[in-house]
Amino acid sequence: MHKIAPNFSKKLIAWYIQNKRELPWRKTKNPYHIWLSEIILQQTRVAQGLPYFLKFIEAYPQVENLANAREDEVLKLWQGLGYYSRARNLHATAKMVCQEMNGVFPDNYKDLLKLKGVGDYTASAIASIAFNQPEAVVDGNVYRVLSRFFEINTPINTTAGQKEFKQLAQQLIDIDEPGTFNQAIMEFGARYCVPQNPDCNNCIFNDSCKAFQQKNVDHLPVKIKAKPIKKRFFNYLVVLSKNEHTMLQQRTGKGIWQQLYQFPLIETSEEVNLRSLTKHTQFQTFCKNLQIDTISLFNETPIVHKLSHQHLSTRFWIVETLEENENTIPISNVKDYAVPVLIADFVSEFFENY
DNA sequence: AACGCGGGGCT
DNA sequence: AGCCCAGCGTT
Repeated sequence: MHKIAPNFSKKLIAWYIQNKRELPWRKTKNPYHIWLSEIILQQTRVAQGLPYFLKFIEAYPQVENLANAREDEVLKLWQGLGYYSRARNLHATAKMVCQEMNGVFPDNYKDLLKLKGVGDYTASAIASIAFNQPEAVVDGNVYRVLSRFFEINTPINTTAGQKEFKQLAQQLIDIDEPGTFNQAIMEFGARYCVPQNPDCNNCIFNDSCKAFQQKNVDHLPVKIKAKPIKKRFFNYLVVLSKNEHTMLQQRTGKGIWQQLYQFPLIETSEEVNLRSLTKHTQFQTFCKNLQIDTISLFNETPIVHKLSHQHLSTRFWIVETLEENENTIPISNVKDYAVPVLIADFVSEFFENY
């Protein structure tokens, strides 16, 4: 299908040896550490994930320590990293490995793929890096490097694209050092063959990169357009009851921030003032058992919290009550709960003295 | 096959 | 404002 440049893999690995970053998970073959790093790095830059990797290794030196932790504690440690299903699957897999596999990780692609939170990419990464298996990884970097070098216009976010690139990567992999090859192609994509304004004139492949020769680098890889971003309107009720207590609720069910905590939320279809807020059924239900003293608006200008797929226009309403209420916690304990960054930012500003 | 899921950095 | 990031699970 594609004509393989004979020296592609060797050149890539040579570049990697010279240019790779020293990262903690590159100094070990411990499958637990490799697995942890790969879960953290899913859709996450090294710079953002690195401190979390260090925190987790310190808190849970062995997979048994992670398996024995409470889920709330794991989520708290994951706070701020996003895609929180990763943390729940991480915890579930640690338990499974300890309870059903005697604490030993699977050592091959097929069995690794059975673990929760481990898909094609991660199974290939662990198999190749920790166990030297010739399983090619295809992540965002690999799509970019290969689509450019071979000038492949197949959209990468289609089944056909995934299949084509996986097959090509599998043909290119250096079977003598598959883990090194996989890390090399990803590192090259992350550090040199970058999405915008790559330095093609000085690239080691500028004599063989088809997209460079055709002046088509800026149009690759091809990706099908994403859906437009949805706008939502959040009104958080920050209860202040006697003795410096407040109220948190855990998010359940589908949607964003599963299992994380937040203040009681009234979602509206548009921005609302106090009058319309108090007319909402949800609001009235919530206030039924509360003796409310005053309600004041913390931020007139909504805080717009941006997620990949939705923008949350948010206002915080301060609700002071006249008594001690049920289901409240000391404000000084709020810091122990896993909360979305949107809530964490508000808490650190509003409750800074607690 | 399409969709939902975070937060941050860079242009 | 838009794009991307060592993707995965669900529908």
